Amino acid sequence: MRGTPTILHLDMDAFFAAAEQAAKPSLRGKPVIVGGLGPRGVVSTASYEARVFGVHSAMAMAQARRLCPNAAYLTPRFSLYRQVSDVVMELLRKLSPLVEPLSLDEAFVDLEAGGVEPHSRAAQEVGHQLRRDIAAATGLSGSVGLAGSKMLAKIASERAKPDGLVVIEPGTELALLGPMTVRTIPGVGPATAEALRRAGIHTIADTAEAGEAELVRLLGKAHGASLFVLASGRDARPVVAERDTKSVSVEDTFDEDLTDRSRMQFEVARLADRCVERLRAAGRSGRTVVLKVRRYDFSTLTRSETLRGPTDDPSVVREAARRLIDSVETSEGVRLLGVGVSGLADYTQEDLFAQAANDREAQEAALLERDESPGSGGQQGAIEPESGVHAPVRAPSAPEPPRRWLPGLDITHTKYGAGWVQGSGVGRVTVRFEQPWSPPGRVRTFAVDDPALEAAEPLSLMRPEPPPDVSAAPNGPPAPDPPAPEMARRASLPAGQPPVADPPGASFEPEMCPKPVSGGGAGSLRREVSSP
DNA sequence: TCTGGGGTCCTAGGACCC
DNA sequence: TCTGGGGTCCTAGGACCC
Repeated sequence: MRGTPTILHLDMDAFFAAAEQAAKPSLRGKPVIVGGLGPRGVVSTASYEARVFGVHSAMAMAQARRLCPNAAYLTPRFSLYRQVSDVVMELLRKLSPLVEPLSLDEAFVDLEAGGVEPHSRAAQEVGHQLRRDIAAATGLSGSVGLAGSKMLAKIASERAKPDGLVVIEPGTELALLGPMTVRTIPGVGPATAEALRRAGIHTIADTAEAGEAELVRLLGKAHGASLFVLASGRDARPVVAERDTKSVSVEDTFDEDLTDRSRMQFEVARLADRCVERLRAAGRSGRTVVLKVRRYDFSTLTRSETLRGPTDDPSVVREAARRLIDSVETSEGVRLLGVGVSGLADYTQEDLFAQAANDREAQEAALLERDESPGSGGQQGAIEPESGVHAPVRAPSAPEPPRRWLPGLDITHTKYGAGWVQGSGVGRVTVRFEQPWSPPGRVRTFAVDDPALEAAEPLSLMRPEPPPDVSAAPNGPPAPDPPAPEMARRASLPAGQPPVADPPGASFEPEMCPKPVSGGGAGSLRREVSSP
């Protein structure tokens, strides 16, 4: 806890949804919901226009569709979000060498370590400039919190949302925190809050008053002690730039529960391969293989096996995962399977058992080939957000699965150029042809197997630099300026902007959404510029 | 309408060793 | 022929975060 508000917390506003609105001009100012689109999907991010209808992160997608049936529902495009995140993090690193990313859209910055004058005024100046720089470089808005500790900076940025900056001046924090619910403190979730509530503890002031001994008794040693420190406003945790990864995992929830053992074994093998792919891409190896199983009733269990040494050999991880799934009772159905590796090592070690495992694997594969070709359900053959068209894992003789066009993903058309999938069904796919820097574009419909249509990578939000015009006469008129402000424009258009006419059947029409939840009007989204 | 996917940290019990 | 602690590793589960 320092005497000047020089710890900065940045939190991008409705990050995934805002990035989609920046990329898709026709969606600006409209409700946009990003998340899993399958029958068991949940909302990752809802734009502020969608939040008015009560939609929020982690909500079941089915419920979101009921609350706001005319929003645009999009599958996440992580490669785009990573691009934008890299730009933002680079701006943060210009402020200080001490930048601690918490996720793609959130980070702490230690301004003092970056040589910013240890005064509130100087810190605020940096914060305001940062928000301008982010808007100019990405077209998106981020909210900034400034305080003397990490916890307070995070609380400040939360209060700054959306599109604001809040300072908590050292000395004012106890009066500010006292009346707030204990849920405000990061790390206090539903279970902790309930345990505290039963003890009559509701506010942060109650928590500090309870004392460390009581909190430890209620919550355990580590949690109780750290909560006491935080509630008393004495958070001294430093901003830490480099934290290395401790585990890598992948998991899939299936559209319908799996009951077939050989199908489960097959899926576990695929997950193991994907997990090792990621492990290798990070240049790591790992010693403990973890299998995760979520059963039909949502109960979750894990089984793990620690190897003699770290490995990045897919056959070794596959074999361990296979042994683990074989040890689990699954007859009533499984909704999720996951494979992870922990106990990571930096180097890749030749594993003595890899070869033997490979040999056994080859024999087993030959046996399996005969009696367990994978079912056709699940995500096989899907066009995945990450990799474009990914190689389907199929028995050699299976027919080519139909292309799946997921709403939100990028395509190119040989004649019409770049666009995105707005929807598909009954053999048709609807595409909107527009780019981040274009005006809202028009919609066209094609057969799903139209050869002119191809999956594509996300376009950058910034218009690419035009190639230098070598033919321009020295005194000729300058080449037209690339509309830089245009592409860096805020994701939301001014209220008066006429929307482009939507063709019949367009998948969103905000005016048609049901009534907003009571008290949730756009006017309730407070924007604060600084603390009292 | 049920409830994603990627992580982190903590607890607790048993094995094993000294 | 009964009773020690402490330390470390492994396993399983749970809370929490975005």
